Amino acid sequence: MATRTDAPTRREQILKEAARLFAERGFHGVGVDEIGAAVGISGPGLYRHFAGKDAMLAELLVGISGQLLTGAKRRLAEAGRVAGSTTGPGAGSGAGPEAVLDSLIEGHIDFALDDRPLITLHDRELDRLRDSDRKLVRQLQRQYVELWVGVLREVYPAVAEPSARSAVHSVFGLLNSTPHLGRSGSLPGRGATAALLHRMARGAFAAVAEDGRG
Amino acid sequence: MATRTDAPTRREQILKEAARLFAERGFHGVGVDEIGAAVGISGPGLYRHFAGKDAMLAELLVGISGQLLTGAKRRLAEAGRVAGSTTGPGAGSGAGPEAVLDSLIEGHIDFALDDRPLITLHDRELDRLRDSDRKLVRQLQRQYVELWVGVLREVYPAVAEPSARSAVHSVFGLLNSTPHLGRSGSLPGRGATAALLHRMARGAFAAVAEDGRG
DNA sequence: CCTTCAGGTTAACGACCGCTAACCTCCCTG
DNA sequence: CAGGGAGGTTAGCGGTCGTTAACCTGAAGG
Repeated sequence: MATRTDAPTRREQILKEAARLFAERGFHGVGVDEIGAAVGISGPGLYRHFAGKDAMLAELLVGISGQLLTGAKRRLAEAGRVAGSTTGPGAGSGAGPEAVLDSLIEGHIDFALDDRPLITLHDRELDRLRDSDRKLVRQLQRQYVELWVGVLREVYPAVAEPSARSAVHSVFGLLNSTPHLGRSGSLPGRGATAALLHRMARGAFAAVAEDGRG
Repeated sequence: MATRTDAPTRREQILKEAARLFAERGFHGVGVDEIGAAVGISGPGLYRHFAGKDAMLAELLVGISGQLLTGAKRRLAEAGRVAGSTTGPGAGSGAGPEAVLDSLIEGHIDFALDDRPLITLHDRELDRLRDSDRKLVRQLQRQYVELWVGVLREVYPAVAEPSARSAVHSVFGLLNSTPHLGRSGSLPGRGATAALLHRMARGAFAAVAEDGRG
C-alpha cells in the first residue's frame, strides 16, 4: 500500500499480466504460455516464481480482497472512530458517518477505476480457487461488506440489516460496472466518471432509506 | 415470449443446464460430458441437437440479448408511444416517460431475478463467441442500452448523453448484482428484493440528474 | 413386416494444457 | 577465479477436452 517508486519486480509483472489475461478470457481460457509471453519469458519459466497457475489466481484474489478491506479499515480509522465493534449502536463518537460512507465509496471507486482487471476477477473467478483460499477470500469479502453495512446503518438507522446488506451488494455491482463503461473511449474523463459513480451510489443508498424498512 | 404450458423440449433442457453450468464454472470450465450428464444423456449425444459447444453459448447469448431488447421494445410500445425514432426530442406524445422508465426497470429486474445464470453469462462470456455472433450480440446490447438512454433523457432532459449512457451501464451493474444477493438464502422474498432494486435504480438515476450535466 | 429415422450409445482420435525434467547461462560473492 | 544460485530454455509426459465415427434401438408409417 506504500507509494512505490522502484521498478516492478518480475513477480509483479507476471501478476499484472495474468490479471489482465484472466479478466479478458477467463481463468481456463488462458494458457501459461500466454502469460509467460506477456512478460517476455516463455511458458514454464513462470514456475520459477509461482507454484502453478492456481497460485497466481489465488494470490491475485487474496490480494484484492485484502487490499479492499485494509483500505476500508484505514478510512474508517482515519475518521477518528472505532471500527468493527459489534457491541451495538450509539457507539459512534462523532466525525460524521456520512463522511465515512463517502470515503468508503471514494476508495472503492478508485480501485474500480485503477484496477479494472482485478475488479473483474474479484467476483468472477472465485470458484476456481482451492477450498482454503476460497474460504479466506470469502471471509475477507464478508468483512468488507459488513464494514459497509455498519457504516450504512449509521447513516440510515431505519434500514433493516438484510436490506442494508442487499443494498451494499447492489452498489458494489454499480461501482464495479466500470469495465463496461467504454473501453477507454468516450467516457468523459476519470474525475467526471468517479463523480458520477459517487453520486449514483449515494442516490441508490438514499433511495433504500426512503420507506426502506424491508 | 408466449406463455408456455407444454413440456420443455430436450434442446431447451440442454440450454438451461448449459447456462447454469457456464455461469457457475465458466465456459472453458465446463465439459460437454457434464452438460450431457445434467440432462441425463452423456457426452457426444449433445451433438444431435447442437453443432458444438460454441453453438450452445452463441444461442444462449443471442437469445438473452434478443429477449431483453424485445421485451424493452414491447414495454415502450405498450406505453402508447413511438420508439426508436432518432429524429429528435419533443416527439413524445404523452403517457408519462417516468412510467416507461419504471417499466423498463421492472422488466430488467424480472429477468435478473428469474434467470440469474443467464444474466451472469450475458456480460461474462461474450468474448468466447465467434466474430459474427459477437457482433450480433453487441449490436442487440447496444440497441438495448440506447433505448434506455432515450427514455432516461426524456425523464431527465438536463443529463448529457455520455453521462446518461454511463448511468445506464452502471444501473445495469446494480440490477445484475442479483447473483450476489445470497444464494437463495436470507434475501427477504422476491417481491421485496425487486422493490428494493427498483427503488435503488430510480435513486441512482435521480442522483445523476442532480447537478448532472457531465 | 419392413423401413426409416430421431436420438441415443461407446470407442477413439488429435489437439491442447499444466507441469516436470534436464540443461544452460549469467552474475554475484568469497 | 572457482562456484553456486537465480532465472531462463526446450523436450516431453500425462491427462483432459471437443469432436467424429460407427453402431444400436424403439417407435412411427405405409
